[in-house]
Amino acid sequence: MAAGSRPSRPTIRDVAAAAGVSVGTTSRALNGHKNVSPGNVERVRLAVSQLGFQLNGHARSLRSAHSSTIGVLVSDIRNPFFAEIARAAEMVALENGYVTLLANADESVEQQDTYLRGMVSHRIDGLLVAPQGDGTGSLSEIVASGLPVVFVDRTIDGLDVPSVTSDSRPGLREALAHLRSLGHQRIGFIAGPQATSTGRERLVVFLGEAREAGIPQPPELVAQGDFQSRSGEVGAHLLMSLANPPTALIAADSLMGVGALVALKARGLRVGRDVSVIAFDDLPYASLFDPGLTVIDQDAEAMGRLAGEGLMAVIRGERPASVVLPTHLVVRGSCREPAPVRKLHRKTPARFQGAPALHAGRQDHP
Amino acid sequence: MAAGSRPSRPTIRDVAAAAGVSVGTTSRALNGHKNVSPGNVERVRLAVSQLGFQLNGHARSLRSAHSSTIGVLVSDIRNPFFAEIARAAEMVALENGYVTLLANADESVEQQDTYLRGMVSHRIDGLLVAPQGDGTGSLSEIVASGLPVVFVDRTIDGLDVPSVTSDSRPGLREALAHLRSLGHQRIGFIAGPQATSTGRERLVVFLGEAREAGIPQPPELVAQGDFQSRSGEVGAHLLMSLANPPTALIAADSLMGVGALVALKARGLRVGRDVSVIAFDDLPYASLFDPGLTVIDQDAEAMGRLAGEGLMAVIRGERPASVVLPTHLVVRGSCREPAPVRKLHRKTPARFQGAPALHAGRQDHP
DNA sequence: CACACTCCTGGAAACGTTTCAATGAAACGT
DNA sequence: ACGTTTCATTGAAACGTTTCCAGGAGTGTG
Repeated sequence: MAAGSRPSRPTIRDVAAAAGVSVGTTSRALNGHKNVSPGNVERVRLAVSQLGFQLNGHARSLRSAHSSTIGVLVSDIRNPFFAEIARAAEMVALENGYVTLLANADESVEQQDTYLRGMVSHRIDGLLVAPQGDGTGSLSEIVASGLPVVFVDRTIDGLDVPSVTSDSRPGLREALAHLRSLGHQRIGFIAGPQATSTGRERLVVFLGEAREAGIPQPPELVAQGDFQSRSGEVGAHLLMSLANPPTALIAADSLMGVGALVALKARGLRVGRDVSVIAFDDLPYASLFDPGLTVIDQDAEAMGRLAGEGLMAVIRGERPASVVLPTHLVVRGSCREPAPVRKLHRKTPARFQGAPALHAGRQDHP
Repeated sequence: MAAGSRPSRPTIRDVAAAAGVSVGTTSRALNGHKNVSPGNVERVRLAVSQLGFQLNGHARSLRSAHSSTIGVLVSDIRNPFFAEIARAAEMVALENGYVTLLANADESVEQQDTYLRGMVSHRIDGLLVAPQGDGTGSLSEIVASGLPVVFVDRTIDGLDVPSVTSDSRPGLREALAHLRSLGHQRIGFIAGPQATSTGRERLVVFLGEAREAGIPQPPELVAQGDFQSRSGEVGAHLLMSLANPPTALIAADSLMGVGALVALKARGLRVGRDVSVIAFDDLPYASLFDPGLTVIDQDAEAMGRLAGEGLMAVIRGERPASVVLPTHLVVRGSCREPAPVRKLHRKTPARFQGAPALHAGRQDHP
């Protein structure tokens, strides 16, 4: 009903008038600057609350060239791993007086660039990003421009930026030892997009550790995914359709892991008994699956917090060292001895027959 | 290494000079205004890309009084339901040329107010919020100030704001019919915080529908939760410790539902066989639980999208009607006939003995 | 050929803050 | 009592846009 006829918000000039001081003094009082008498700071405070004055952040940022805002750009806000990172980083920012502009690239380089442009236009004071793509887009321009940037979870080759990442090696080593001790010799790997540093690193480390553990890894045992659930489903179907299917599956993130579980269920395969499964990233409910999902855990909260603190340091002009956090295996029930030799073959559902070959990089799921 | 000596970004004046036109014309060209010759618009475009010019959003917003930014404030970004809403709303905003300032209140009124203040100071053009608390905080001031606001998922009594919510009645009615047809007569309800509209609504509707279905609901069968996982765990323990425990549990959101599953597992109770369980909100992995979790589904994507479109409409000056979406039951395996009478009693784990009474409102989980 | 249009353009005044240089007042040490 | 420092204050100049206003160059009409 009430048509919002805005009575034009009070400005700092109104406050100054009401407090009986100059705008300069008002500004200094507002910002807790030194060199302002206690009497005046009180008068200003009073006038502010009387008028309901709200500082105009744009005017402030325009003049002072900083915005008390940071940008946090994650690849996929629906991925609990990134949600936790974003939340932790946001908390740190808030404690340091920064508001967070949180955006979601949806694993798309285009959308990443759209938001990046928006954030630059908002003159953010710093950027925390789980980057995508190579160093060709807006991102490298931003880094080159000198804006404080910190990478989290992922990095981009050639961009010299502090980062907080995790090392998949200890977790994968434990995982392989675990599987080998159970007797597995054919392990399928559902890889992340090779366009991301984590996707590459996990695959390379997996292959290296497998070789070292004496587990042969023919190329057909690697399926390419894109870190989204659906590709894990497709990948698991592909792997289990092999003439000689793997007895265990490792997925490079939890979303693809969940997708693999869906595929296995659809094929009538029992996790743990017929096929063992391990996924990266713990989920709050991983223990509730049937059976509990064994995972390679990363401490997302710590990653977000450290990355946030790192960004604060960069903004202060320091040059924090990059941090690499360890991963470790959390054993639940999804890995057991391989089933004795018997016919595991089932028909692959029609919709996965001749599924388009999965290439590294972004996938479109209609 | 390279100390970021910023060569002071080019301004619109530099662009104007490079293009050989006035700043006024440059501005018009930049904003796709009419009344600017094709030749000049091309010259400006060229100069922009040559200089790597980036518009200063603060200057623009300061002058034009709008920021092309909306705020989206959700209660808990780690809740997949809100993550999906946020993402859908963000997409709509992006399509309409708005960037989203996404913030996370963590179910805390204080934090909500902190972000609200930050957003106002950023002069957002509109606000999409899943509100908390009563109408006393910054929120009512913001609504009163005439800023376009749309509520999503939740509402606040006394604030006349367009909203997109869901109606729990159809889902709950189906759920109760389902449970009753299986023979359940004692149904425990893990309620959401009574300080939220959804928490209240679901409890009231549940009690009403239960009465109508002829299922007695003594007060001890309602446990108070706070929409976070841990409270669902506590609530389930409380309910199952009753002298005459319920044979089925309904949780008012998925996080508490997951908590309840954890509690039941800890007590050695098998979901479906010993206790039936239904939770609000579908999860991507609800079908992977043991057994698949029967849920009352809300279409989060639609809620986010409709709310985003509603906000765009309000910004355009329209007065969109509030939308109420239906809920419906998705039957999986977590509900079966009540177990024949036998000793279900197990020891409650020590840490839940004398758990502090749960009151409506916010809970602190150390 | 004068007239009224339309279309494009440049100049300048905002927008609301921070900060700089200047000024007067007060406190200090000798 | 006098210079010298410190401190609190003010007025005005930025910050980089958008937008208003007035005017010039074309076009069609009587």
